Amino acid sequence: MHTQAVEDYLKAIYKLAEREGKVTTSLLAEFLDVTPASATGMLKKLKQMNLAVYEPYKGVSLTEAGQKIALEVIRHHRLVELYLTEALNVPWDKVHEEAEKWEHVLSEDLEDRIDAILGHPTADPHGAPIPNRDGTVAMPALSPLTDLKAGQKGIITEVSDHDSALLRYLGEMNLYPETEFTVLDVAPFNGPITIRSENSEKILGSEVAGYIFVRVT
Amino acid sequence: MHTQAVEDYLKAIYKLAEREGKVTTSLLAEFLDVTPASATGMLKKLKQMNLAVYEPYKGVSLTEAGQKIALEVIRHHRLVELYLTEALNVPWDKVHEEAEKWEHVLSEDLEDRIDAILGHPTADPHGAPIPNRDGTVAMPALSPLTDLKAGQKGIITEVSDHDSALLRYLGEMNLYPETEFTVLDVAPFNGPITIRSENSEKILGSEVAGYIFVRVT
DNA sequence: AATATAATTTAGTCTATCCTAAAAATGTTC
DNA sequence: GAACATTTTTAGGATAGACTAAATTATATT
Repeated sequence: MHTQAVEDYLKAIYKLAEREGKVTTSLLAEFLDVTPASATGMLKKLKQMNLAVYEPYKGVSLTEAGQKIALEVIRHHRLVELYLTEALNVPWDKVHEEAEKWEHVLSEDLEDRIDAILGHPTADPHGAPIPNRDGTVAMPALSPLTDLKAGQKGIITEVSDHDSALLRYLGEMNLYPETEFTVLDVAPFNGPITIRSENSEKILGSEVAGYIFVRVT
Repeated sequence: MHTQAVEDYLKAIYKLAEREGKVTTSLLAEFLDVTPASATGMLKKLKQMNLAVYEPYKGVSLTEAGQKIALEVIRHHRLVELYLTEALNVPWDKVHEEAEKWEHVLSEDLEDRIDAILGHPTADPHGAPIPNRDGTVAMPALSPLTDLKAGQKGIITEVSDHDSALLRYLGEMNLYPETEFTVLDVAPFNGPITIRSENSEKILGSEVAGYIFVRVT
């Protein structure tokens, strides 16, 4: 088994690569809240372990082995998040924090039991896809809500889980994944977006809307 | 929060004190599978943190603060064990190992949720008492099965969880906590003990019987 | 091309936890 | 109470992962 730090770095590299393309040392360091020097040290080790491809001053990427581990950890994280909301009624703005710890201690046996009890789910409570055991991930094409025009209809599919206050706010408005909506108005100059869902109108600032990802219908 | 090592040491001291009375450095070291020198180092630190009373060559005991932490960790452990058997169907010979990891990452919030879902249980799957949140523990007076004589009746209350092969063996014979039985025969010279439970006769070697604790009825 | 700025790496520490080997203290036995 | 055995401590290291400060490399600006 690898250390928790190794797992955290691999997960971070995977997520940053997905989101930003190239992963630099300082980006990684900022994401993990460590100094760039610390990140450099770990990158050397990951290279040594054949989990990352790392060329000084050129950024990092994962090897196949590294990606496999990253996806396993992410699978654990998202399964736990879903389990906590479904089975233990933990509010969705708190599950991320708990899962952050549990992902490292979940055995394969328990992973399978949880997966089965949940009926082999494909997305966590925030709509993020749960990787399969074999290391594949379904990545639906999503648009940020800010890309839609007045009159378009869609389904909220995924929301960012980076800030629990944001999740509480969305929860109060009942804007969970799989909610259908129609865009009524988009104010100019990055102004608020008005949508109708479940027969009530909701006005969202552009920052919040940027954290909501939807499938257009 | 304390490190995992600190929690493990406190738990070990608590258990050894309960079982053996006095806790020496080497007893502790053997129990935790570290060298006596390592144990000495940690004991100094625990003393520094006011979690243990430690006098070189005189053994250790816990302070009130230390005992509180030990009991919290044990509470976590036993709640998790029970939860894993009840909610996730993990066989009882495997829950100890899992709980060993989970006890350190369980938040108070989740502890409460699990406790509530289980209906505020008082014993784990092996019959060991679950400490209350306030740091009290109900300690019923138990006898090892080896103390009973032919003709006596009792209820299996707790079994040792130190060896998972033993637990599997007992499970195969359906000898779980709360099982009623009658002693039919006790062979002399630490010979096997024959009991009747659930209308079938079972013969237990004295070693196994010594790991089974009962209330006489 | 020269210089300034930003990003990255190196070098040297620090903390936590464990280890081994040897020395010192204590306990036990005749 | 001397000799031996056991227990504990000391001393010196190892590893993992973080840090700071200084040096190096890459990029941008003129």
